[in-house]
Amino acid sequence: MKVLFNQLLAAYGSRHWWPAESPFEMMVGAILTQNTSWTNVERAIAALKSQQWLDAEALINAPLTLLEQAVRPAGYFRQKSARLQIFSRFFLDQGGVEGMRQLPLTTMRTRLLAVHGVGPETADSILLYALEQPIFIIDTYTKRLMQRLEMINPPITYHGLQNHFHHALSPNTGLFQEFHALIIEHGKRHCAAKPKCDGCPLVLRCPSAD
DNA sequence: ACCCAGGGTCATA
DNA sequence: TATGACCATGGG
Repeated sequence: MKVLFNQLLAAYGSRHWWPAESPFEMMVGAILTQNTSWTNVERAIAALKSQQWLDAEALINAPLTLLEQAVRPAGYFRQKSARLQIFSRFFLDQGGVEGMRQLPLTTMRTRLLAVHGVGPETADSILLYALEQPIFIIDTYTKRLMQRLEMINPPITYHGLQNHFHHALSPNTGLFQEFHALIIEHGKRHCAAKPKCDGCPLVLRCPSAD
């Protein structure tokens, strides 16, 4: 596992993900990027920013139809607009970033999962990047890479694969942030739904690769 | 004209 | 518990 990280780091360098001006903006991005490419999310973030809506109270008070227009480029705009407002209410109820940082990781994770529209990956993205808690994010790129490397054998659950990382690595927030970002970068280039193994920089090989 | 993108919820059996 | 339908825009 550590070998994989070192190879990715050597290939792509530090990613310094996640780009945002505030933890709340990261949380908004985590919801907007659900099953959606980041370039589309950037347009929506820019639209929200131009309306001064990257703020929990402002998001709650934003007229729904106008909010939907801003979210539109990120896709699923009706769902995501509602989810942003629901999450913003939760965010304020928890006492914002400071309040959310007080509680133990597992407690906060349970509360996040109870929010409508927040599933395991979104919750863990919020915990790892916005709240800087040491929890590993499992996304489709992570599952795909591990399967293609045959480091796991499906079927594997979200928590199963997450435990795999948690047991193999020390709980280091910076490491987890960097590792996940590297998996995404590698995934977009070489480990998409259709494998693009030409020029893959990994010394670790996918057994099924040419 | 397809397939895909850093998911999550809900109905059904 | 385990699939499938649905949500929706933008790029290849």
